Amino acid sequence: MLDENITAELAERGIVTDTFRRLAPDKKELIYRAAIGLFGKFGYDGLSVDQLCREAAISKGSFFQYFPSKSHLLEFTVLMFDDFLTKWMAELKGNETAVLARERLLYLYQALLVNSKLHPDQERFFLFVTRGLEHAAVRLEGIDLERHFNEYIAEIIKRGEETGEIRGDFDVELTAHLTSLIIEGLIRRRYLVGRLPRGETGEYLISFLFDGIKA
Amino acid sequence: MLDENITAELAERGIVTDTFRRLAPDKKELIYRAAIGLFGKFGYDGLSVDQLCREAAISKGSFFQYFPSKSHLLEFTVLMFDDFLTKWMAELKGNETAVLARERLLYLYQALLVNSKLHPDQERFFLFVTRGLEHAAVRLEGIDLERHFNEYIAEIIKRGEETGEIRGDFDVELTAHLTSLIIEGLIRRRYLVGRLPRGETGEYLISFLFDGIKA
DNA sequence: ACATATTGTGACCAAATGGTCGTATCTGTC
DNA sequence: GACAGATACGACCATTTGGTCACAATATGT
Repeated sequence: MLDENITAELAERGIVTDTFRRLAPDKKELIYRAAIGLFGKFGYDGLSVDQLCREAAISKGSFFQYFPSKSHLLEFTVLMFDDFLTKWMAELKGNETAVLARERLLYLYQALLVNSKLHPDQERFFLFVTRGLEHAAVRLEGIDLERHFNEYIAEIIKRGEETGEIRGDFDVELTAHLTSLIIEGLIRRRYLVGRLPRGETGEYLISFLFDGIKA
Repeated sequence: MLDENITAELAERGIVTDTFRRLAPDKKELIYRAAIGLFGKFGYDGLSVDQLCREAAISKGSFFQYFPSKSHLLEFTVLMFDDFLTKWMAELKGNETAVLARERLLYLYQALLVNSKLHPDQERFFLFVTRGLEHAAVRLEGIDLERHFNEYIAEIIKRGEETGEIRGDFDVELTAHLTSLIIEGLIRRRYLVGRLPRGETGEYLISFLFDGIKA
């Protein structure tokens, strides 16, 4: 999961130090996992560096030899996760066999929510970055984790329009945005309530999206 | 806006002190407004009591004569806002003239997003409570600001089903939930981007919801 | 085996935090 | 205007915070 090339690039950009880059991969992985779990659970201000160090089994002195500051740890974690999402989406696209827009949406839904590769910690971290971070003391510019889903969905909608499956009088971007909102809402619902609505495979949701609620 | 009866009830429940209850209404209002604005902007952990006191023009000593703790201030603010939403929804229902589900949804959309009574600070506070609070150090049990919208929408959907305007094979609760998600997403979008998509009156959204995206 | 460079460590620091408390000021009553 | 009770105040406190630093441990090269 943890790619050495990325660590090198992040060191280049000053988000992590060179010392961190040289660190053993499993140690880096441990820190990354601890950060994902703890940021998601406690938020940015709610997580102290001491707590992170305890969880990742490193000393505070070491921490600041790896990261210039606490906010750099967050940036590191978000960028790593962003990269993970990029690869995941690419993999999904690669494995896609459906052709029709309706089936493609269903496939995506199932891949994201039914057979999801995401660990609960990752889901919670995703929600934290996309929503909770808005009300935290730190700001991360130019990062949009939702774009992975938005772009995928927008592509499906657009192609569906071209092939005549989907009405052409709709605003593609907004439609994709609204669809993403729904999927994100379902992620939250599963993480909060512990289960998907009606526990099924997505037929219902796609029905809602695709056929509308009109009689 | 600020109702004396509520202050009395909150004092009864120990959320604010008796001293606060006796305070001049405009002073209470000032504290409430400062809290709405600052919690929304900085989150729970990001806002210090000192900062709140500065904004509300009271001393720290006074603050702790009004509220048992910082978390009680949050609870006070949320409950006041909750009450505001209750009254607003009741007012909307009272003024409603539309009968058909489609028109009722459009009316609600316009009331919430086009002619909204909500101050930007209130919108941001709403988003903070419904999303950002999940990742803060403090927890508020049993409070669900979204229920106001959910219940209204659920009622529209349900009645629409009964009159045959809306397909009967849908899960009312989930449909209402998804509809709420979209509306909440639009609130966020307006507050972040500063405008509604396509800047129109909601016809497009209702179209999306009501007619579906199928060709 | 030694010298040197790199990495690990936790006591320590200044600043900020939520919360307290003794005192000053106000308000109403006589 | 004197008294008493309530209210306002900000210096103060213990704790926690992000971050530093001097030193210990370990790796590395020869």
